Amino acid sequence: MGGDDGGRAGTEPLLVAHLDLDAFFAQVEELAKPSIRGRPVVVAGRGGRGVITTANYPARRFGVHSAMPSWQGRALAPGAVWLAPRGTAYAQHSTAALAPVKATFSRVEQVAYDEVYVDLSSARAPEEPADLDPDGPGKELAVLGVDWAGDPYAAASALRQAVWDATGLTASVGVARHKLGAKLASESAKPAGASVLDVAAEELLLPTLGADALPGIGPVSARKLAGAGIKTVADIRAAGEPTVVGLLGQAHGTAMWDLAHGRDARRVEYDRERKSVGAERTLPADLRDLESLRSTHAAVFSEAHRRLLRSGAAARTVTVKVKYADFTAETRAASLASPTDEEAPLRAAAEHALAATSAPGTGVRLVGVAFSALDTVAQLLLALDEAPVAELVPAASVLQPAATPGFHPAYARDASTAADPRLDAVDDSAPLVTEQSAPGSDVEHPELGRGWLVGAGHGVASVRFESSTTPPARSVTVRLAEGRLRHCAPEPPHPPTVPAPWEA
DNA sequence: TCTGGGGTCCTAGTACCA
DNA sequence: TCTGTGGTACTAGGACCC
Repeated sequence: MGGDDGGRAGTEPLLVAHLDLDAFFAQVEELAKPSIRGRPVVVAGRGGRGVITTANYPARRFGVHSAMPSWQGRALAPGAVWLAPRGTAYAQHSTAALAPVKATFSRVEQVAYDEVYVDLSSARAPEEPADLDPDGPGKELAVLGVDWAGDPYAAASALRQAVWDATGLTASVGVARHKLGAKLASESAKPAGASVLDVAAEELLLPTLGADALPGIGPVSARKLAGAGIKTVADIRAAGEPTVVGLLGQAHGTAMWDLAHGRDARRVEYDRERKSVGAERTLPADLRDLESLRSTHAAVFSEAHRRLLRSGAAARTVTVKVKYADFTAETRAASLASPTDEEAPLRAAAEHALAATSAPGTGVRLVGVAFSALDTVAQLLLALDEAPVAELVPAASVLQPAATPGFHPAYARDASTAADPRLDAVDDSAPLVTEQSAPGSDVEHPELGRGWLVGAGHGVASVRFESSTTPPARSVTVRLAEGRLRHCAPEPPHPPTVPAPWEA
């Protein structure tokens, strides 16, 4: 395999790149907060039932990793900096980091806020720039100034450099003949590396990997395979296709058999449409009475419906999910005769579906509402003759842009969906900081300037007044009763002032 | 102290219809 | 009228991904 030092041979065209922003949320936090740079940083949901979203590399050395329950992570790394997620900041940095990539290539599949696949055969001509925000950071990078066509390593390096130049974020980029290879290459390059995996290197690497390195082998499939003594990709090959299919089922088994042999027919899907939208909430304590259940359900429905309107879609099916104290889950769906984005019929369907569950039963820990069988409002309007738009749909559903295909929904919170200023401090009314405000929040003081909240309690807030371009600051104590410390919008991304790690 | 949230895809069972 | 069959739509559950 080729690392930073080369590896460019191969017999098949190496035309798929995988770009992954390293420990993305934590990196954004370290950019914005000079005093925490280099320290173990963990971004995690709040409350006793939260899990870790991202841990930076120093934190990972303590054994902390994403998806781990927060309480467990705190036990492993008590000295780490613990921050609540700032969805708006991540959305802005993702957009800025990927703008030059999308400006340079027309076929870019966004898998998550921090991850894209790029079809390198889709480079735009210089006279055919992407339709970008004219003030966007990618404008001057409409075509990366690199002759990459015969050199996949040059392409990987140029993508990595473009992300850095736009935001100061490091990404790892891998190039191979298909998605599986590209992903393996970028993983091997982490952090901040560029790598090419040609066919020969791929054939050497694949058999040595654990079976769960294949996309599609999660904990359950891995257990099934391990039960038959299959632990590595080499074991899968040795077991034979009938055995793998017998363990994993026809479709899944065949797909994993092919991947284990380096056959990956998945395309870079740059034009996927969203198929569902919803919201769910894990409760701080289990609900046992019907009244609380109904009010929680109503609130979750409202959040899901807001997202439906923002997506510009109409839905025909409403699914209610209830997870019980013992972690079993029930889903119930109700469908309407035709898609709509109107609240009343959708809410009635959701209430009907809720009533069909066994909740509250022994106690409910999670309530979710999702809309599916989506249709865009624009298509809906065409079907509804020539009735005036204003009579049919709320203004918001017309004015909001459609959701980005492939955008990772977990991170898709922005100012307009931030019901809780403790999570996203971008509200126009600039709410005051309280003892409930989340650590890591962006705050502003009329004399002391912009900073971030270290913590709040006992009537005071501890704040570091620093930003991405200032030196590290000591924490300052501010009395909350003064009413002068307010939440504010996150600092927008901007080009770095220091050279990239690979340039130093 | 107890395991998130927002999605996609697949499978199996069932209902309905021609 | 009853039964069987195949296709389609819908529902519920589960695995997986980031």
